[in-house]
Amino acid sequence: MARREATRAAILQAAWDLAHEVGLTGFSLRELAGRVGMRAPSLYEYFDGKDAIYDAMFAAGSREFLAAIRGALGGDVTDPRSALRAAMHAFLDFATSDPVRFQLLFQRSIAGWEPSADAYAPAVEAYELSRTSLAAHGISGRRRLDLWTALVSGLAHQQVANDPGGTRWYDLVDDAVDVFLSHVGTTTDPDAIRP
Amino acid sequence: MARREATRAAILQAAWDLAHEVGLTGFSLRELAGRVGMRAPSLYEYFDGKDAIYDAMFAAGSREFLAAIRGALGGDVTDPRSALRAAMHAFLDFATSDPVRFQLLFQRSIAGWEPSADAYAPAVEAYELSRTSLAAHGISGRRRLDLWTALVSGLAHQQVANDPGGTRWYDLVDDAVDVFLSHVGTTTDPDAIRP
DNA sequence: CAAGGCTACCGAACAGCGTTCGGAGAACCG
DNA sequence: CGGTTCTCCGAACGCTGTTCGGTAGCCTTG
Repeated sequence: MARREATRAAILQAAWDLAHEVGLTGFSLRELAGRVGMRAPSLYEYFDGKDAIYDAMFAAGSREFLAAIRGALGGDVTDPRSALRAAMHAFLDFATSDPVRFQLLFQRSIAGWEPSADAYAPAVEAYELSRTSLAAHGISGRRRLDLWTALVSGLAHQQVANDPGGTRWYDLVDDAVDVFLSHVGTTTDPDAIRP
Repeated sequence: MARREATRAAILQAAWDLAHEVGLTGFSLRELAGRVGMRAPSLYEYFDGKDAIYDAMFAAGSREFLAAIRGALGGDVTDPRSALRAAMHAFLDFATSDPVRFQLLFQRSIAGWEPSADAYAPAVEAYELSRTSLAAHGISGRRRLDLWTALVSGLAHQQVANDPGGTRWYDLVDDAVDVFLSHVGTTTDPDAIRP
């Protein structure tokens, strides 16, 4: 029923709160249960275990990521430079606005755990969305896309890891897009970086 | 004495072996002790605890990283393009040749743990070395350096995470250097990306 | 050689972890 | 009302990192 779903949501919210306070792997199920007025074993009525809770958190973050990318690419910008800037800004905004969520989604930081295919699906869709959007602006080919993902994830990773709360790498986004665009250019050769 | 230092080294080697087999956080002290013919409490004669073992592993990896960077930058190449390619190749070689070590050094993947200043020092020295080397080739200024580190770490991160054992991002190194160099150029303005 | 100190090692135990099991009580449905 | 289902929990299991107390053996010193 709705009752059950509401309890699941409450548990997930408490898990996010705890993750922000003490880190993704820093809280125990007894602690989490306490936040929602339960004992640890009762959580197993709603999730198969701690990994399943991480999976549900990942699924939620993954959907939020897809929404963020969708929002950034949804505008009717015709010029490639603006589109790429919007995409990169969206990614870094997403990363910096919740570093814990970024850590869960993009760094393999929970030992021995990996997300289920279902939880991962929205992230895959976001990647496909970016791919088609770049292609629409004349940027295609695996090598170009790989260089793009490396640049975006590199900026985000450095920002989150080495200047949390700041804008040191965030401020490089526009320049990074210029660097990328001017040299990569637009071509139909799928295996080239330079036109 | 030497006896004590040899046992410490044996424990560290066993720790690396286990980390490669079951992951950085996937082994217990009882398991580790068994590898060197001891019980868990005896390890405390040589290390203050599991965190101290991670710290010693980090220190070793950090020294290896400094050696790798030193080796790449030590040659007497005069042309900036070759120097940057050598540096980036060295970083990706270092990352892919031992992903577990890369994970320990460059991803905050052990919950609630961070390296001591002593263990970190060689990595700082490696960064400084890169900085002066780039400056010697006319590339200076924080923004340019930050873009460089983002590019290097982005390629390495993507390679290790999404194509372990392959060369998908590794093969982009030469192009990435070209992309970086052609647009960043060489200037003395410390706050510009483009000359 | 003998005595004492120091090093290396370990058994037992502690608190905490994720997880399982069996049962108690409440809620729902015929 | 009777019976089923759902929700919750106490107790316990095996595991973890870590601490403590004690016991051998080695090394140095008188």
